[in-house]
Formats: sequence, C-alpha cells, structure tokens
Amino acid sequence: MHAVTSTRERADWARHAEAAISAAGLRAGGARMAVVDLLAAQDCCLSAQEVRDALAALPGATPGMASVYRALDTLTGLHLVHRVDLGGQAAKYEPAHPGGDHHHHAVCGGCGRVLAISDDAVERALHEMADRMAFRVDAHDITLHGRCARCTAP
Amino acid sequence: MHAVTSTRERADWARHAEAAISAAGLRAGGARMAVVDLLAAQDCCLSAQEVRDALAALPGATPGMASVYRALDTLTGLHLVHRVDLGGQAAKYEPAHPGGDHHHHAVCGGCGRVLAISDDAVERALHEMADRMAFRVDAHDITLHGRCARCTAP
DNA sequence: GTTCCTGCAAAATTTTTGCATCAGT
DNA sequence: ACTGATGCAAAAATTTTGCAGGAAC
Repeated sequence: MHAVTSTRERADWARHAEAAISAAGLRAGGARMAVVDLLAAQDCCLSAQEVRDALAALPGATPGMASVYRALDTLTGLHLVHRVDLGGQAAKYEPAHPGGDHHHHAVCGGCGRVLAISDDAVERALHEMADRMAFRVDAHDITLHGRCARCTAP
Repeated sequence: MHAVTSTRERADWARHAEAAISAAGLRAGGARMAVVDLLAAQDCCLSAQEVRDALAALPGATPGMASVYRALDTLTGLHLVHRVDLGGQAAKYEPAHPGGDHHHHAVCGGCGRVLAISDDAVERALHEMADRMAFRVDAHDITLHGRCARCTAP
C-alpha cells in the first residue's frame, strides 16, 4: 500500500518534464532544470524552502528563492508538479507521475513525517462520486492526520 | 448530496463550543466568543481575514487580527473548529460539528467558490483503508479541484 | 540577436509573538 | 484580586513582483 516510485519512473519523469517544458516553448534554464532534477530524486513532497536548501547542498550555483518559486509555479502550470497543502504553513510540491503513482498523504502529528498512501477502493469511490456531481473534477487531494505507527505510544 | 447545516445544528454548535471552552478552564472573552458566534452562522469555511472582516461589519468592537488567530488556534486545539487548507494562500476555518455534517470541499478554479460535498461510499472506503493502515487516523480532508457547473462553459 | 530566465532586492501576504492593559471568573 | 484574554505593534515566515543582467535557442 506504500506508493513506491521506482528509479525508472523517476528518470522517466525527469525526461518527460524536460520534453514538456520544451514542447511548451519554454527554455531549459539552470534553476528550472535544477528543480526538475531535484524533484525527480524525491520520494515525498518538499516545500520551496526544502527544495532551495537541498539545491544549496549540491555542488554548483544555488538558485534564488524567487527562481525556485517560479520554477515550481511553471511546473505546476504544466501539470508536471503537484502542489500539496498539508496543513503546515508552507505548501509542498512533488512530481506528478503521468501514469501510475497516484497517491495521497498521511501527516503524523507526532514526528511530522509525511507518508505516501494509496488505495484503489477509495479512488474508485471518489471517481464514482465525481461522476454523480455537478462539478467537473480535475484533481483531488486526500490528507490524513493522525499518528504513525512509531508515534503511537501505548 | 449538498451537506446542509441546519439552524438548529448551528445553535447547538455554538452552545457546545461555549461549554467546551468553559470545561477547558478557558474564559469567554469578547473576541473569542465573537469568533464562535460568527463561525456558528457560517455555511462554508472562512479565512482569518474573512472572519475579521465579517466581525468588523457587525456592530460592536472589532477584534484585532491577533485575537482572531488566537481564537481560531484555541478552537482548533479543542477540536471545535476544523482548519482547512484548500490550496489558496490563507488557511480557512469552519465549525466542526460533533455528530453529523462531516463534509469535504470542492474548489472551483473558475469562480473560486467552495462547495461542500459529502459521500457515504467515499467515507466508508476511507475508513476501511484507515483500518488496514499502520497509522492511527484522527482526521481526514478531501479537496476536489475543478470547475463548478456554472463555470463549465460549453 | 532576440527573448526568456535568473538573481537580487523590495514588497505584499499571512501568521506569530511581546508586552502593557483590560476583562472574566 | 487573580489570571487569562485582548489589542497594538513589531517580527517572522511565506510568496510575489520589478528590474537589470545573463543565458538559451
């Protein structure tokens, strides 16, 4: 039930993102590609600040926060990145894998960790609900709040 | 399927909130109670700024933003209020009705309106998933993004 | 060479905190 | 009266914007 993203999928996403950026008539700038490459290597979602910090830890020039935000905005606009609001102050971002790896998030109130979750039955019920609604559903997010196994003390 | 909150439920919530505040050893201060009364009258969620603006439009003293935030924090801590992050910049808040009126949100990308939604099948699937998980689920949020009927132009 | 991208700095937004004063119990 | 709540102001945190210079195509 843990949504796992394979190394293959990650590389695929980075290539897909690069192609989509190019197809949109946009350029492969340094900061933008650094963000793509960093996100491609992630399992879970990152905040803009976390993206910047991670890039700062890497060799090479560190992009400014503004460029990180602009890159994330652009990628979100191209549906290459999914923006996630988990209740903290800062929004988080993660790669949107075209085919599989559709997942949601469980936030532990104890340690703050974010777990990826996925469940076919829930997705099915959600889609059936969407079909019955007078609302065209483009995307959906589910966030669970609670305690992870490690933080559930007896 | 529209989650409707009756006048009765609203009054109940305000009374319940007042009792819970008192039971927690907290006081019925002016700003705090103004926020409770305002939220009790709402159908949908409001941001802190919207709460403050609505209170400013009412006769009587207008509480400061800090007091609004503190009231909302306190109420959220007592599980009287539910904090909702719908993807905008500001968090929103709505009364947490003890028994019924468990609902989620659909955000229209066209007009920005927020619709309340609820679906038993989805809730059931979600609870079944929670039972299978190594994670104690205390609360969950579902947010749909898309277009409302009015904004789906042909 | 043209146009977009980037970085810095400044600003706008949202939320939190310190402290003196006021109000509820 | 005692203690917690409030308001103001300042600060912190997050995100956006303007503009000059640099990079991609």
